[in-house]
Amino acid sequence: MLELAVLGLLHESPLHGYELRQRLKATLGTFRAFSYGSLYPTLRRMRDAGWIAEDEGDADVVADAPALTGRRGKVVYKLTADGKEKLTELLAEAGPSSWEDETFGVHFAFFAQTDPAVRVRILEGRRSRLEERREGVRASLARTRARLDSYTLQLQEHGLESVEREVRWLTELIESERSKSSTASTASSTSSTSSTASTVRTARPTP
Amino acid sequence: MLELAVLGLLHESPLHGYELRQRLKATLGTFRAFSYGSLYPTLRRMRDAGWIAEDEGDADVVADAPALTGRRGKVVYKLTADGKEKLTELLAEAGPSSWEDETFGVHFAFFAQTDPAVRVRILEGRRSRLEERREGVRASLARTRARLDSYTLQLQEHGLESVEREVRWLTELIESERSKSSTASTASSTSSTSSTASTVRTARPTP
DNA sequence: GGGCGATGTATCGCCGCGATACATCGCGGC
DNA sequence: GCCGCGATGTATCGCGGCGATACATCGCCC
Repeated sequence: MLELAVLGLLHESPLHGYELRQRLKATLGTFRAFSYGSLYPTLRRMRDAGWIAEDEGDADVVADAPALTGRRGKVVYKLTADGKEKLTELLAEAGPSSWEDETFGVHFAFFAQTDPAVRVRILEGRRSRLEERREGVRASLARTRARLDSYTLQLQEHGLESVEREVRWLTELIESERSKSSTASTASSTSSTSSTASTVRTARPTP
Repeated sequence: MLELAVLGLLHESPLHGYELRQRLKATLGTFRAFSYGSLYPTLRRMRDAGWIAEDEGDADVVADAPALTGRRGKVVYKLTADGKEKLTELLAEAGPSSWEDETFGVHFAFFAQTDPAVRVRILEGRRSRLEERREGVRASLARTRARLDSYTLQLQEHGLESVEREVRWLTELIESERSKSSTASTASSTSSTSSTASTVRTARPTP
């Protein structure tokens, strides 16, 4: 979700649209692009929702050329109190949405601001989702292998290896997380965190 | 594009929506899902365009329960002559669209029906696109490495490795393609891995 | 004989994308 | 001395895919 990314970025410093997009590319890397066609409408939506506010910092520029038709000045956005709240809420979401393909990368990019227990749960959720997919592909492949032409087969196997690689990566990350929080290691099988005020809806939302 | 996938699948045998989706999953594997929310509207669109036709094969079922409100029978689709034409057209497309993330996998899945020369061009185009991306990420990473927290860094590096792995895979495929068509092939062996800039741009369809 | 999961068709609203348009600014070339 | 061009900057539009949802039938097992 773009909203989380914008919130996370603005939490560090106020930014305008263009800069926001550069940061987005730099932060998310290969995973998502987020074109302007998504950014600006989202910014508008978030402003209307009250999560961010426009910071008119360049009054001089406006005064500089007031008569120009539709002069569009640089618009700087910053987090509001509501936005900060929304950020913590989104950051704490460890549900199915946070371990989907499109969303996981964004969540992970802001792990530095995320509660350690939530981090582990997101990582584990993501991993088990990928493991499901892996098993599905393996089963399907075992069933239909003989009927597939060599290209389709190669595609499948390459995909399967990608998923396996991803699972390995996740496993490393989880172990690294665990060893970092080596203090008594509370059994995280049940919902335990309940970190901040906003209930956080930790456990599964009953799928 | 879903259209290509549907065309390619129907070229083998007539199918109805549900079955089509199963095949889609089996053929594309990890790469794309294509939900019903895409499938059915696309089927409609393609039928209206005249590429596919509905084949009412189950008249007995209709007779079986004709009075039921809005009885929805199984609708079998098959390729029309126009559809076959469109398929060959799409299969031959080796332009930028065919080496984009979302499209490449679909094209590749139907390589068995694709002209060998087109296969190589798609593979090379895909590779140079990924090489561009790789260089972009490397540059950005070199520039900002110090400012990134460990999670963002890990995300970037993992993404970078994924791209590198993908490039390696493509290179193997290209070599395999070349060796398959070992009949005095034109020596276009240059501009492979090192490629400072893409320069491929071969036979742009002038968009 | 009844429930449940697979089969089957269809729609809706949301979200992101690529293309496109338009405007300003700073820099280097000639 | 000025011109062009690429970077900076904001914004919109239509399209295509997704997840959720609804509704209906079929086959099988308990």
